[in-house]
Amino acid sequence: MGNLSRFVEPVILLLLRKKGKSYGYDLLTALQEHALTDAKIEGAALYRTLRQLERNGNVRSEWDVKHGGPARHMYKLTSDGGRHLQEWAMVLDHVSKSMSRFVKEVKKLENAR
Amino acid sequence: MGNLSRFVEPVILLLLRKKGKSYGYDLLTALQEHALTDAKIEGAALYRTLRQLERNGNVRSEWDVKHGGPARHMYKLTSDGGRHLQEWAMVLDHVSKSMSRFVKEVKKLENAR
DNA sequence: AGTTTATAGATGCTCCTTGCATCTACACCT
DNA sequence: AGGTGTAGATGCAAGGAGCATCTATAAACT
Repeated sequence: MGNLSRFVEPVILLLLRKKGKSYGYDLLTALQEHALTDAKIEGAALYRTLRQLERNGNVRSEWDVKHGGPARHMYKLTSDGGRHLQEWAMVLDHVSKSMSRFVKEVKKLENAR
Repeated sequence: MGNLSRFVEPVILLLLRKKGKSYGYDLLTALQEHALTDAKIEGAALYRTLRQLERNGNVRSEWDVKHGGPARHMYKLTSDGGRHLQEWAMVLDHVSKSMSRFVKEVKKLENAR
């Protein structure tokens, strides 16, 4: 099967909206469940996406050291990020419907075969 | 907005199933309408995808010179290609539903805001 | 006859993304 | 002291995508 886009970015935005704030290692496990495809999410992809989202002003981060273990890079949505999530929802709504039509058409052709 | 995958491959497979056979230049216009996203499809991407599909045994081609103008590379689905289309339909059905859930959740969070 | 336009397929080059491996570092347990 | 789990990050090679460009045929126009 071909390489589907994993849509990591919008799922991160959604998880941050739901959780309020979170960090990479925590998001990594949550991503696997909320992912739009069943492909595994690379750690590298996640950390890069987070930093890219921060460069673009969609999230803001600070270090959290108040706990055992290595420091956590805590991220939360900015207002720009919230708007970005809304845009993603519109795009994915459109794509979802297109895919649904695609599937219906394949089934129709299959039945008429 | 980020670069969405264009899902060129499954749409080509579907168009070939519907049309029986076709060629690149013809598919290029049909693709823009049947595309799963609103991003424009590159000619280069199309021709490369067609040749890749042939390398993988999903389509077969022959030259068609019985008409005015330059020769056309006529493609049609193989039985492997038909199965590949069914697989794509299953994958896209799953992705479509995941996206739909995503959109619902964003709307729910938006309303609760 | 020569030029332009539309059709048709293909590829070179460069940039960007991705996948995989690897690295550093902290804390806890044995 | 060494192993394990947590946490973040990057180097490098391979692959994908975008843009421009190239060849070629035929019809239409001048």
